[in-house]
Amino acid sequence: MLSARSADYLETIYLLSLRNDTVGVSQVAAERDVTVPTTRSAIGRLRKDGYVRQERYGKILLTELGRSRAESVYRTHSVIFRFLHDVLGVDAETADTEACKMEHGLSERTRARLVEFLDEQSAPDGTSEAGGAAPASGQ
Amino acid sequence: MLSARSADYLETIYLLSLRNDTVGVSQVAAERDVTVPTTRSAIGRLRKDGYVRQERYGKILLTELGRSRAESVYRTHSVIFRFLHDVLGVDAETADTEACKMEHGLSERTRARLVEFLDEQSAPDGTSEAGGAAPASGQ
DNA sequence: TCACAAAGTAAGTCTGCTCTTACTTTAGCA
DNA sequence: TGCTAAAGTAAGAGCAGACTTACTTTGTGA
Repeated sequence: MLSARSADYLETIYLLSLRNDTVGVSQVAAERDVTVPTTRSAIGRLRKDGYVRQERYGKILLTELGRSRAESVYRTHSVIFRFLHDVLGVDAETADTEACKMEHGLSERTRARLVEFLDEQSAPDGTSEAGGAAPASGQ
Repeated sequence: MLSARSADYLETIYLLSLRNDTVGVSQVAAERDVTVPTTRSAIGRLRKDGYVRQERYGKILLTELGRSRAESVYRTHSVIFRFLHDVLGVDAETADTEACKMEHGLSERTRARLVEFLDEQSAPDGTSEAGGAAPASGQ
């Protein structure tokens, strides 16, 4: 199983891969504000579990499993962010930080309920939209 | 600083202390579904940081610091539970489990916002206050 | 083309949190 | 009063996730 920390690294790699063509160890380290060796061991665990691939001295690539897992984590992150920011009025930076800490505690089922709730809030008259990932903010 | 895990143990000790006059290591272990030695080392960390006191072969006692910290954690837990269960309609068991995982990610400030939100939800017409029916949250 | 900076790797340490196995103390009851 | 079961303690191991320090590889530009 993927630990919360490992999922954080995976999410970071995913977001970096959306705005860069390649992702390196030191990029991930910089983004997460940890050292390169720490990141390296995290990537080692992700590789062992089949979420990423990386050749010696090469770039980091998400596997299909890694990508879908990362998308799921990020989707949950986005939904919690929406709730904290749009509904509770928490400032964007705080909402992002707290969404990051909470995103691993929410099941897919509860996330779906939260999406429904948010859609009702923004369209109380019955018209709803499908909720999806909208990558934009860092984490 | 108190890790999320340590806070979980503290919360368990707090809740046990509400329904029993004394709290022992094995009670905590049973409640958290871990072994006694694991619990013992967790209590060792809490003791080192001044959250609990325990004499050799004695019962576990919360310090003032420990009690107030535990109350804060539990308050957050309860608020998240209320949202998941009462607003989203998540079943009680799932809501409790997920509140447990998310409770460490929410700041006191955001928790206060969530309390306000829930109070508005239960009294949407604005007539809530004055009568004094509002559950006065500590902070 | 080759020197050097940037990126990546290796080795070793520390803490937190989990376990098992084995020992000691406490407390209840026969 | 003494035995025994329950509770607590000790020692030792393993993994995750963080660090530092030191080494190797890659790639770029003078």
